Amino acid sequence: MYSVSEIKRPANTTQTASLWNGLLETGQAEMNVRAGEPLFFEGDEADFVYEVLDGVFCCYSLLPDGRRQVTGFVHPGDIIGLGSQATYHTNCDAVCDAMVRSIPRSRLMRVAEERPELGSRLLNCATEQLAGMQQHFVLLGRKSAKEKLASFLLTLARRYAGEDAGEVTFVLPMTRSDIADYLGLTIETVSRTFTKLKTAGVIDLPQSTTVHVRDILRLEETAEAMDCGV
Amino acid sequence: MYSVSEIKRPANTTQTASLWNGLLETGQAEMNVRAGEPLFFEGDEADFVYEVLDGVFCCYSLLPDGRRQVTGFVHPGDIIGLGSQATYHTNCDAVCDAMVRSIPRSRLMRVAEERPELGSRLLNCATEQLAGMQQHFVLLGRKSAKEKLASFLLTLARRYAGEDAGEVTFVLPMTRSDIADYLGLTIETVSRTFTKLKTAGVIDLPQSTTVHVRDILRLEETAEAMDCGV
DNA sequence: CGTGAGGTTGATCGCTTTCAACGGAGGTGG
DNA sequence: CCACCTCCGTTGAAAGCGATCAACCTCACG
Repeated sequence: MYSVSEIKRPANTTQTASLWNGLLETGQAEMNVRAGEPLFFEGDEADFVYEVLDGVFCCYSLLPDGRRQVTGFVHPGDIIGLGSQATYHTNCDAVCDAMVRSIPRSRLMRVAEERPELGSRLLNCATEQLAGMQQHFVLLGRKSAKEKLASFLLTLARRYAGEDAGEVTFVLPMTRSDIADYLGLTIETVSRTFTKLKTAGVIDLPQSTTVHVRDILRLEETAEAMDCGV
Repeated sequence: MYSVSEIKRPANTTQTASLWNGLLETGQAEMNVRAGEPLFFEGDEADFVYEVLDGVFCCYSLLPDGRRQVTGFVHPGDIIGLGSQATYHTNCDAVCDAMVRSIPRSRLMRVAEERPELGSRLLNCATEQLAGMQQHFVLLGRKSAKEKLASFLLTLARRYAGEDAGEVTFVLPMTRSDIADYLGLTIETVSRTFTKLKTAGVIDLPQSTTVHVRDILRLEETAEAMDCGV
């Protein structure tokens, strides 16, 4: 029904230029992280900045009673751990087998002092993250469960398949629990909402981890004005 | 009961060093903004970066049906509009009479190219904002109404009075509506929750805009582990 | 074939929202 | 000076959405 070759996977994403491409010749190291394993913990010394080469990571905070909020998923080409603080301010796990390129923060900052171009790229990267987080505030604070999940799937669909495809099929690398904690819901509500979107004919779920968007326009309508400023 | 001189107001906050202190001799301009008036709108050309000198601003996004999410309050000493995008990604209003110092973005970026020190301060400013937003994700996604309001009041209490005061009194510059849209609640729930905190003896409300924290430890307990990483 | 983790579905509960009425503060004009 | 109006905040009653508790299913793995 859906040939494997059509199914988009985050791991397939081939990124173009690295953030520090051409500016750092040495000091980088590549590193594999297995599914479910941590890259770092909240409060750890923030000695490294990472660029995701393959796989997906999940950044989250915990409350003492165990409640968890996923603050973001980090995909190939994205940067993790950018920050001037001495320690990381979230935990970070790989949600599937992954690979990162690491660079010592001290070296990155030293080079940024010499090469203003790098500094400006870093600032750009940080403010892009800020802009993305604004939208997530709206989602968490003001959207219904259905709108939340539709918004989330829409973001993934666009990332994996570009804006304009009418139909897309992709694999969810993260679990229902990760999605729930990202959207501020429970796993039961996420599951029920998946079923509702399926029943409504907006998506198909050939497997629980495979999403087929049947009608991206209806998904956009359901997500309620993701990008509409006014 | 509470002498006026003890009541902290955000306007009183005297900030020390400006972000670009000593690095920009010209190009700055000061500007007054009246309560309720906009500083800029989402989508506007982001020609200026502002430093708040006095008063409080409120940044927010709107959904097309009118739902609003306040993404942050901006206090004296804070920076608004930092970003490399061509346009602002939120609306921004003054919640009370305010004053800002503006600087053309182009000039700021040009100087940053020459003075890496400024670039690093800008990056620092951006990543501090990122870190603060992480905590707000936890609040929006995982906290109850009581925990949300307690967390919010605690943040204000600390800002206005330092960490360790047992009792603090301060004026809320923003309306219940602003608070509700910041915490992802309705004004009714915010109002009811204020009453609950008052009934529980955690705070007093001599006036609706004046908060007296009677027991900051109990406020911290109610806020549930604001800063507890694990 | 047993086991355990992840996912789905059902029934019920409860917190927050919604709808509605009321009260107080500030501003305006007769 | 006071009646009137509007905005903001509070409170009550009822409804609804998502959470909670619980059972069951599916699939990978040993």
